[in-house]
Amino acid sequence: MPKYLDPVFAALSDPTRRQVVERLSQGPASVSELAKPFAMSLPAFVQHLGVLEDSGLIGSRKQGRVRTCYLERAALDRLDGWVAQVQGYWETRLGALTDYAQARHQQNREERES
Amino acid sequence: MPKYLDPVFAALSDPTRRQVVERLSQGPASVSELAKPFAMSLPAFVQHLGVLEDSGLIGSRKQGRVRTCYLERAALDRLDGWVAQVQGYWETRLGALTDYAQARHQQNREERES
DNA sequence: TTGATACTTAACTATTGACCTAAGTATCGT
DNA sequence: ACGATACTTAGGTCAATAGTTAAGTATCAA
Repeated sequence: MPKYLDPVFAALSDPTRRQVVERLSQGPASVSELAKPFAMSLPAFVQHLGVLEDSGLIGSRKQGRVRTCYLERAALDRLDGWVAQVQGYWETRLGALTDYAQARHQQNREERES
Repeated sequence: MPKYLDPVFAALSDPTRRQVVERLSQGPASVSELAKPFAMSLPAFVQHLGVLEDSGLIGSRKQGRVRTCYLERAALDRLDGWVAQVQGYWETRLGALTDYAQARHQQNREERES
């Protein structure tokens, strides 16, 4: 049971933070740019960014007085991996894949024999 | 921004609850069966089940004195939908698909012309 | 160099979440 | 009918989260 998923799920349990992730999936943005849609105080908002960054879902770099945030795809991939696992994703997809591979194998043999 | 995801992510931010979901992905189980791997008190554990059920991730039915819990796949699918969206899933997968289709198309033309 | 911009830090409050123990209810097996 | 089983309800503790205001620092633009 991979424990690193704790902060990822916790981070995404908040609508503000999910909206930030959705926004960042379109490309990087500055802190104030990200904060604009929200009514809360800036410190409160920055705390949300902190939660997201601690979880590994986003990263950030500061140039001059501007901090630019970006999505960290790797974290999202790990999340997707867990969901796929409990969905029985690999069972069905790999099942389909091996079915396909076996059909190909069979087909090749028939072609050789004909 | 679908708000029903709040309780889903919140529910999965706890390792106990994720383990329960993992267990239930193998098939239904009773409360005490689910509780067995955990050190905590039964009331505490049942609270976790309550969180999962409120989130829609699991369902349960009581027959006699036994409550049986099962995974609610629909909730998991909605979760996966959100993740896929911010991953740019459709962009990349559909992109790959059209690439493939175009390659096929090209290949077919070459075969006809040879 | 001065004022505005873009955060950052600090300190505090209110709510929620995760656990506990203790006691209660409903069902099943004998 | 009676004891054991499988939860359920009630009530309380403690730490963590989400928000606030106020004040500070660092950069850019004129």
